[in-house]
Amino acid sequence: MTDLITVYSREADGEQRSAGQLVSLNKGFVIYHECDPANHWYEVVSGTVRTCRFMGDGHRQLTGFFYCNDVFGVDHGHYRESAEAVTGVVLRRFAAAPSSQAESTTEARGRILERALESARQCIFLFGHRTAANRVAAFLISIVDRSGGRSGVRIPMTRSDIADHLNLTLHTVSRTISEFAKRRLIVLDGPQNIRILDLEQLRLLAGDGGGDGDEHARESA
Amino acid sequence: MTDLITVYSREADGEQRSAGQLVSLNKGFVIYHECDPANHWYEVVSGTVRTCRFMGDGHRQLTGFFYCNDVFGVDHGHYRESAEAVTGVVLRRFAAAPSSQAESTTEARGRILERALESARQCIFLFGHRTAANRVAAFLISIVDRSGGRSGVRIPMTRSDIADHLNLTLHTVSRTISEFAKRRLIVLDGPQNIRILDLEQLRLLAGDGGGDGDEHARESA
DNA sequence: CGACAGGTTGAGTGAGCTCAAGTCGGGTGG
DNA sequence: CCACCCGACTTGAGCTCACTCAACCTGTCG
Repeated sequence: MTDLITVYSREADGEQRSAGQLVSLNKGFVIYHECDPANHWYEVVSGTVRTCRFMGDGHRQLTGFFYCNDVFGVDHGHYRESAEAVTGVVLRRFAAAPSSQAESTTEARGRILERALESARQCIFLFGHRTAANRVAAFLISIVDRSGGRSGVRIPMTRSDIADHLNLTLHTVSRTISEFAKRRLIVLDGPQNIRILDLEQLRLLAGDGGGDGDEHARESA
Repeated sequence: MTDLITVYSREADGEQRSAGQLVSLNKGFVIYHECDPANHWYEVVSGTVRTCRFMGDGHRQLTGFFYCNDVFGVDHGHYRESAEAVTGVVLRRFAAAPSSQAESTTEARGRILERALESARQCIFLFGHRTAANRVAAFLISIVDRSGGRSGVRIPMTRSDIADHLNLTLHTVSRTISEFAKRRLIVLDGPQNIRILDLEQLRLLAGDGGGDGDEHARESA
């Protein structure tokens, strides 16, 4: 219903193809389905995208969230997961496997694949955490890090999306975030807006030793 | 102690570099550590390798198992995880980022990265499963599939390794496997040797609808 | 204003973790 | 050869954390 595509074609003859095609999509739009032929890969210009697959028992697994400058849809042959717009998004679309102009693109493809691999690793990393608090903390930190480290952060996806990404229920996610707020690690300004109060403690919970500071992570229940 | 390296150098002048260097390592040998400069990537000739990282609270996350023909260590700059020999292994070692002979390797690198990405996706896929039974079943199937589909399969890694890969405890892994044996889905011939009796049921538990046959996966508790 | 999607919170249950024995097999030394 | 050890595995008992079920709240949209 609300799905709508607006294409700003920049492919007017002289225009360089490598710039990609700008595509604007409404919230909820399905960019591609699992098993579709992987004819394009995408770079996020603005907004948030989620990639997901459906398990045999019907439950959804979100394999990644993609923000500005992230790439997704880098698959060979056919897509291994579907992709949907979490918010309204603007994407840059590129043709995959450009067998015709294989020149400059071949080495560029390496960098694209590396970025995709990095995204996959980020997802794996989240799953390494044991408890709900650990996972949610790690997730929040991953968002903060991508937001340039500002303490006030917008969470574009729903609790349900987060839950399906961390392999928890939306109840547990909600409870855990509320718990963080109760402990004054964060402040909620509506469900989607979070202000980080104690990043240090949050990093301890996540237990990644991410970059700066103390490595003497010792949990105090 | 038992760590020992035997190198069969095939780099005698005329030999093509692309063949790599054969390396033989004993069980338990640490191939590289997290944060080491990523100077080589590897292909498994025989045996099994695990890649792992250590979380802030000290617990271990195994990010992948690698068997014959699998590649690992495909990182940019520095390794994101360490790699260890699960069994005695023979590896083919390749120099990373061959800035000198960038010609044939550039497009080959794309294929290598794709394989690495596939491995990462396999790991993510395992984590998508909710219960211990689901995860262990999916794990067993992944081994069976790589073993050419023979019903008798050797499990080279310990219960502890499996647990750290599936984010479970070794107790739960052991209990779940015993449960499978009790239900006659599998037969154990020692802890490391498993014979699959009911692959169909196992696939239902894993809930992936993997490849052949019925897609009407509907769980019956 | 009602409908609805998203979110929060409570109560009870159960799967998986913790703690604790106990078993099995392969090595090593007397 | 047997005693012993040690690492890997198994199994039981109890507890806890996260899931299930359920109710309610809040904001948005028609």
